[in-house]
Amino acid sequence: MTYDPTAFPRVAVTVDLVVLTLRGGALHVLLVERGEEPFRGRLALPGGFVRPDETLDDAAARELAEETGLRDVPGHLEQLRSYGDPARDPRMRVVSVAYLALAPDLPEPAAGTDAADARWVPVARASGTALAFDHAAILADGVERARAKLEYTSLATAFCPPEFTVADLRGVYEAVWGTALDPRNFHRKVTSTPGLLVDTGRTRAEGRGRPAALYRAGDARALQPPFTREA
Amino acid sequence: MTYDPTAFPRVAVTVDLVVLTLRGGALHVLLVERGEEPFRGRLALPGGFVRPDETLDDAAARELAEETGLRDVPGHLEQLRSYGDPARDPRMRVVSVAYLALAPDLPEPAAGTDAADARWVPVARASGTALAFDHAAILADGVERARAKLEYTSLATAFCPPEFTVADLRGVYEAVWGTALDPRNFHRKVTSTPGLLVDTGRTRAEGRGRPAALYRAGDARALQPPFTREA
DNA sequence: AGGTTTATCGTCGTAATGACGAAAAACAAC
DNA sequence: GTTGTTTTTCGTCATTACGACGATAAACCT
Repeated sequence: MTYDPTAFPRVAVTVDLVVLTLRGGALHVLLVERGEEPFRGRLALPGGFVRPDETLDDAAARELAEETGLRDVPGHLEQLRSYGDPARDPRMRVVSVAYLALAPDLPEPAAGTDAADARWVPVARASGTALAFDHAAILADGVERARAKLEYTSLATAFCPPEFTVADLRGVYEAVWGTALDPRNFHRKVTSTPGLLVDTGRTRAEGRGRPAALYRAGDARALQPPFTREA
Repeated sequence: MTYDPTAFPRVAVTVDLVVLTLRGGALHVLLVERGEEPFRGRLALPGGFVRPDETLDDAAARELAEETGLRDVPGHLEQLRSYGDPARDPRMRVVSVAYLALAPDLPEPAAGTDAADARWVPVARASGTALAFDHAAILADGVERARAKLEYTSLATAFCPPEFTVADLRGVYEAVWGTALDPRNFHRKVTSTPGLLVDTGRTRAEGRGRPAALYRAGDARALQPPFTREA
């Protein structure tokens, strides 16, 4: 424990982002195509170096804004975990602090911006693809974190626009978990959880069927008791 | 995303350990007294620099062995989260990857070893003390992680010796959560969870009262359904 | 007007829980 | 030894939450 930090070998620290969203009922992740070696042409998680005077959270938020091309990205951002295998980057020792972001359906990153090389890829396809570095493992950890957190938190609302229906929320669970849920039991569960949903009083007609009530996300952050994803 | 890692400002990466154990029915944390500036004389979490050729997990395991003075530390070790505020270490930019360790009652670190300055401190007392750096926040996060994980995993067995009684296990929950649990309902819950406990067939007399059956930890890692800590 | 689709409300049996009674198996005291 | 005390372990009971469905409501389509 007797050490001088300035005398020790230093490493580069990056943030990598697992940005998840729902597009057309399927879970998607934001990936970029690498333009240089190593892993040129391979898909990778967006990310970048932590600047000298910013916190890890700030670095993650900055990268998220840069890669999506949006100034303020709605949804949720939290630290996932860190990855520091000495061989994970062939150039040098790089420790990456991964973040998990959940966002409502965002527009395709516009060409001509910093995010021009970023695109949404279905998680089902990305998981079968060889990603750069150890990003496949990071992606898997991020998806698993999202799945687990839906069980006991109100995080599913982070995938939804400001106003949404119970069916929208159910679609989040079905897409992230990959299972079908009973609409009646789901409706009972979410509407009976105090503080989870706030009724706006208005309804939305989706085309066919009875119009659904529109809700806003409430204050509740924890689901008590939790959902269970194995029936 | 266009970057050369060797051109970017580098930072030092450390691992810090939140080592929790039960001593005399109370939750304790392993702390060291700092011998140099900054924070000389202040209590701190044990930790140290990540060496060039070891993984983060390896660094944490190495530090754990060094600070406890034990070659193979029983229990559980997992990554907690990373802390990287630019001002958290006044000397330079240091990103710390914190780990959480749960161990059965370990001996007091022996004098004359590398771990001579380490000691067990009750968490209740340590939480009220000013620790070095941002270690108070890391400790709080570690304790909260332990509390949460007792709810839905079999992690409580990591605090127990290889063979233990139901009362021992209940003592873990009561110490970590700080609440009293009904012995009868607790007994029903843990013995009815498949794979959690393996009956050794033997019993242990603790002095007074009926001898308790001795169990070993089973294969089950998840508690389904989970415990709830608010009655 | 009738059929289809989706949202919402109810019902029913089962599993899990909290509160608590009671028996079992040891030791301490007299 | 007998009685009390302590701790473990087994049971009971009411309440709650949940899964599987049936039924109704409110829109659109033809």
